[in-house]
Amino acid sequence: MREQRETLTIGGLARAAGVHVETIRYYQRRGLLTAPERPAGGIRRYGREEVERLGFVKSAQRLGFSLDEVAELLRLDDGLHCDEASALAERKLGEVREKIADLRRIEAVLAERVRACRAREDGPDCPLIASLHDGPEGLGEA
Amino acid sequence: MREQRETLTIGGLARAAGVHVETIRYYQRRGLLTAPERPAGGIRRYGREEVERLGFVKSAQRLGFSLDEVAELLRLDDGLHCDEASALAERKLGEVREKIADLRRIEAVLAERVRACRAREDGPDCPLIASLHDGPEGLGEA
DNA sequence: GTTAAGTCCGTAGTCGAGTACGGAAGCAAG
DNA sequence: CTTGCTTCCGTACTCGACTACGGACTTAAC
Repeated sequence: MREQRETLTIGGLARAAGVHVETIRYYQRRGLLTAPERPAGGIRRYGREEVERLGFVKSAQRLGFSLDEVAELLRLDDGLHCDEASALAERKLGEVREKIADLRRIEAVLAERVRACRAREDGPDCPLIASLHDGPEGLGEA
Repeated sequence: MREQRETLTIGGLARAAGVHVETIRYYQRRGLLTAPERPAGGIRRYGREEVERLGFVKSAQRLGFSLDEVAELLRLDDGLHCDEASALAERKLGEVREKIADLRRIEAVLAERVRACRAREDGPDCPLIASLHDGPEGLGEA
């Protein structure tokens, strides 16, 4: 199954995949990557397969999946579980949209405060600081 | 300077401000809140001032400021530092907008993948999983 | 007076995703 | 054969904002 070209040491694999050696070891401990057999007292060798797997992990991470979720996606990677995989993606999409909504509310309040600070003509109070003293006005969590 | 009505124990202060007792102690350790004198072997009492200060901290936190930044805002709370305070808010606004932009890129990619998964008519590959195998296509960090 | 609840204080643990450290052993070049 | 870079392995530390725990002590209620 494995290719002949298991040429990379862990350092080479790290360079090829653009991660740190310690990250690879960490993924092995987390079960995201299996460590190949170690030839009696020697050094492990890695190949194309591992480089690709690290690429998969990084791609999924960029989309906001946690390492536990990445592990789940890897488990579902057999062509038979598209429904489950895409359900996971839909959940994630929902979370991302919620975060965006939260940040937009924050953005609006912050932008308004900054505008008020710029507009103030040497009044005694700083509008930003004053608004922080005045309680949860503006960011309704409901 | 302090009002007479220092009636609250730390538990009462926690209830009044809507935080946990341990959070108050933590803020005291961090210097966000000063612990009042302890009457020889007795119990500290808190008043309106501390309730308000906790409100300030929570308001600032809701706007995305870290506790270090909240400490800075509290330091600037003397009416004389509106420029510095609003500069901090402007930096934060920039960060918030960057996060929104990142999340929107993620949202777009995720939405497209989910759509592809829904549209697939029992093809062999799951479009989501396949896209994760195919590298950083879509989310250009440049 | 006893019991329950609350306070004080210091230290340690949580979560996520790594990063760092230290010693032993392997491996290539000079 | 030594020097110097890796690898291997386990453990511990990082960051931010708490949360939990344990023991001594105080205060409130009955």
